[in-house]
Amino acid sequence: MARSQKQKAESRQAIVRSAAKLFRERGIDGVTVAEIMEGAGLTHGGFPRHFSSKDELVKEALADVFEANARAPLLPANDLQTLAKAYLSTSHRNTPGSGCVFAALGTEMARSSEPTRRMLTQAIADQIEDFTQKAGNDDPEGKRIEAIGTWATMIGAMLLSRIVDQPELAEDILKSARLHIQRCNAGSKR
Amino acid sequence: MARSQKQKAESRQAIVRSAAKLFRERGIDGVTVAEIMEGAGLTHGGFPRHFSSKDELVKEALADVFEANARAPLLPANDLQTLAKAYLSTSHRNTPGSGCVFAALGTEMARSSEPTRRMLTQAIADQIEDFTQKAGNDDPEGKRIEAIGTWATMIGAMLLSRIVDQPELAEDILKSARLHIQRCNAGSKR
DNA sequence: TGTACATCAGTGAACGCGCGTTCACTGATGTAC
DNA sequence: TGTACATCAGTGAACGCGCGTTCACTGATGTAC
Repeated sequence: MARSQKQKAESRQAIVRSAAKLFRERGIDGVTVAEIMEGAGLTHGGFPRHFSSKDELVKEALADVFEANARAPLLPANDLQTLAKAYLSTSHRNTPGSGCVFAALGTEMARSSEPTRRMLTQAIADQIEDFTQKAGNDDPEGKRIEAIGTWATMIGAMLLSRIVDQPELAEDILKSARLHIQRCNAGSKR
Repeated sequence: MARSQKQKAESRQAIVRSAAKLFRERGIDGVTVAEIMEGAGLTHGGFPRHFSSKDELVKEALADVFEANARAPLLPANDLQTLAKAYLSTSHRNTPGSGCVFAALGTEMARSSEPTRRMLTQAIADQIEDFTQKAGNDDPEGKRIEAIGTWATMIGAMLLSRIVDQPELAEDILKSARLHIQRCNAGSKR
């Protein structure tokens, strides 16, 4: 049952993708290695041929989400306003498995292993850079503040919205955050 | 070794407090019942005299944080601006165990049991109400949007800041969020 | 006030399940000759 | 082009540790008489 090198690479990719989806849906501790492997169409025994530990997979899975998003952005938009609006949608709220990793795993990330946090720090720095370029503000410093502030609002609102059990309130939170971001931006531009 | 009813109530309170602190520091799955009991000065065997399961304790511990905060607010302030500034501090970033539960456990909360989420939904609704009253905006709808938007920014920024490994970037995120909130509010008022 | 007794908070040992990890085995891959 | 053989991806069983939970036991509490 051995496979070619190409097939091994495909298996690895499938494991990483399965993990990234399941982690976001159920949390890192809420998913077993066996479930991840099953999601990749394999059995759990093959796991150590690809990763030395579950912790290593966590890092690889999160890193893959950033890489995939860099290649083909989930929310393609040139300005932060449009992007924030798309992010703060009901469909995003309902599909954490393919959505923002920070809104899905943020508080667990803050307690992750040292190598994982180092990778995440770089990803956050890169994301801030990207958002800064997409900000509507005029001066460079204002752009960065707008980027960070808007991003934080997006993540925080999605997080709260997902905790909430009542659809109406969940919806209200997303809507209010959208309006808030819109007003902030209108105010910060002259 | 039996104790009086008063002592039992004190034990229960100690367990709840220990749990609330440890959960925020290390995550719900990152803390064992034995550790919580030890933190309360007891051994793990006494646990079922107070709670039927760890899950029940999770709910009670989180609820206690809200109750305690309602009695004696951690960040006493009458306006949202002052409150946000105090929230987005380095000391808060460094002491999750006594800080905001949403920034510490938010993504885990979104996957918690049904009774816990119902309780959290009410707590979120109450918090929005409170913040709405403290908002600086003029019209009622504007107040609510400001309350939700600002709160989301606070939580999101604290979350990102805690993931980040580099003190400078972590600090920059908090500072930028403070400035962002300040600017948003200045712009949204007449 | 005193005495007998039921209650039950708390202890520490034990249970048992789940999950990450390990391992002997298989058979296709692909290299060496 | 064929053939022999080492490699190793993947399988499925097993291991072993950790943790939530259970339980027999203890002795102080506090009630009943």
